[in-house]
Amino acid sequence: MLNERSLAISQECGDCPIRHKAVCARCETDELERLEEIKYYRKFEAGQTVIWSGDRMDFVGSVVSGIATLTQTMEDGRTQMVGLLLPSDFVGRPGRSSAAYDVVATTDLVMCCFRKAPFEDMMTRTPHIAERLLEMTLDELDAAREWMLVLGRKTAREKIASLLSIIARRDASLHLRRSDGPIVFDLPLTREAMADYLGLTLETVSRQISALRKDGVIALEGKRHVTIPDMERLLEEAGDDADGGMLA
Amino acid sequence: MLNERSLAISQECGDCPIRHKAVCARCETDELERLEEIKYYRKFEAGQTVIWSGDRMDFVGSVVSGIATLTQTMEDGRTQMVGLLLPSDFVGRPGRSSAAYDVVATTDLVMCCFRKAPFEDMMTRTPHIAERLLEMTLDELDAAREWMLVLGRKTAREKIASLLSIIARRDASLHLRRSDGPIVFDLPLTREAMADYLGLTLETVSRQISALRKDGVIALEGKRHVTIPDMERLLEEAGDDADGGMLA
DNA sequence: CGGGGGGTTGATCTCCTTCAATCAACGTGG
DNA sequence: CCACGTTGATTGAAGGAGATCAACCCCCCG
Repeated sequence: MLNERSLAISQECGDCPIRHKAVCARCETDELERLEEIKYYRKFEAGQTVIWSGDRMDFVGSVVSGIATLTQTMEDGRTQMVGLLLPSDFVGRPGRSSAAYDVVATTDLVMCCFRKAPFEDMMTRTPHIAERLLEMTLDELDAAREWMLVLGRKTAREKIASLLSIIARRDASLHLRRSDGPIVFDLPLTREAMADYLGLTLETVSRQISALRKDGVIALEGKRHVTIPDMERLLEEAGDDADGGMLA
Repeated sequence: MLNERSLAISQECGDCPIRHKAVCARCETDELERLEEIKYYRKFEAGQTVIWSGDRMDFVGSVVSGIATLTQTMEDGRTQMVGLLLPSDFVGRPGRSSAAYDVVATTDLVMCCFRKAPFEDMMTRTPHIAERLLEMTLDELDAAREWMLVLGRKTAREKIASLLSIIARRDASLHLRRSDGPIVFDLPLTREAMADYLGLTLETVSRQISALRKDGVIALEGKRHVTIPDMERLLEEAGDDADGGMLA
């Protein structure tokens, strides 16, 4: 296991980049002060495992920066990614003592953690936290269900296009770009991780990405840097409504 | 659209079969009284659509009896079931005005409904409801993620075995049977509905069920009546941990 | 220079889909 | 009562999308 550097950083909640999107989004300043007392930061390096499925989990927390994956593994080694954790996403389940999934940092990762007991205690006394957590959980449930359609019914090409459009969309919302004009981003996942997300093999992922490139749906510089000249076109390839999908 | 008989039944919450599992599970008697004032029952016949994706949704509610499905459909007609609604399950999302999925009654169905505005209002003033809803939503999220593994990584045979074991397990918990001895139940879904749940074609479902029957993993009387002589065996076929799975 | 991680591409195989015929159960109207 | 259509299900034959096995490339790093 690699070296984990705790407490390498510390931050005022007021300056926090995920202040308005995480579980704490609705908290008033006094509530934030109490959270500030029990929070602590943890850093993980790319590739490091945050927690193993089945392990005792005595904390919950939010992704502050970086990307992590939630995966499930069968005894014979087949793995399926069941969630992609981006900044502001919440890790852990109040009321459960052991982790249900493997959590792995795919990039360098910073998390804002709370020990479980104090957090649960605070949740019962702070409706703003519970409200926000419910909202976030409902969003995740919607995302999981959208992904079930991808996994169950889409072709390999459509799966790739779906993944690219999800990444493109969240990237656009992060950088506040205009919606016309080409979209450019770096893939945060290896081909293998994409395969685990999409229920494919990495070879098929590679082939379909090449095919989309040949067909001009995307352009690549290097392996990871993607340009989407026409988002409409990509959405068509994904089999989605051209107008941008179901979650308005 | 078929005739929907509203108000055909009315019931005291105290006698309600889902009293201890639904959103209202944690409510005190006084809270229950207030819920009782705003609730109303709706009945649907087997095959009837409860709500269409995209439609305005001015109520939320719980399944009291019967079974409904949550499905997503692509423009070309491919459909994926994203949830199976059993008694006590919750339908609708507070804070959202239109339905995200098609909800269809697969058997005769009774729902306990609340108009959305009064319910949301009550939710903010009754932590017991919000707490329970969060817990139920987290459970659904776990179920959705478990299903992502099934859809993404399991073979057709494993998918069928997984579906059968899920139905068997919930049936066992409903009838409070001992866990040894054979398990017997009726399939609540057609072959086509199973296919939509599993991301398969109905022909493949039929073939794999026949194969499991030939191999003695299950026994069939008619098309729907299933006997599981050895649950351990079925779980092995599903590719699950023999000890009964991940959600302890 | 060797080695390893990440990625691409090719050849072959196989599991599942697709298309199609058939069947059993059921209801309906002549 | 029987012919007929319908709905749900089973089974067969053929084809294809993606998996599998394998070779090879590129780039970085020790």
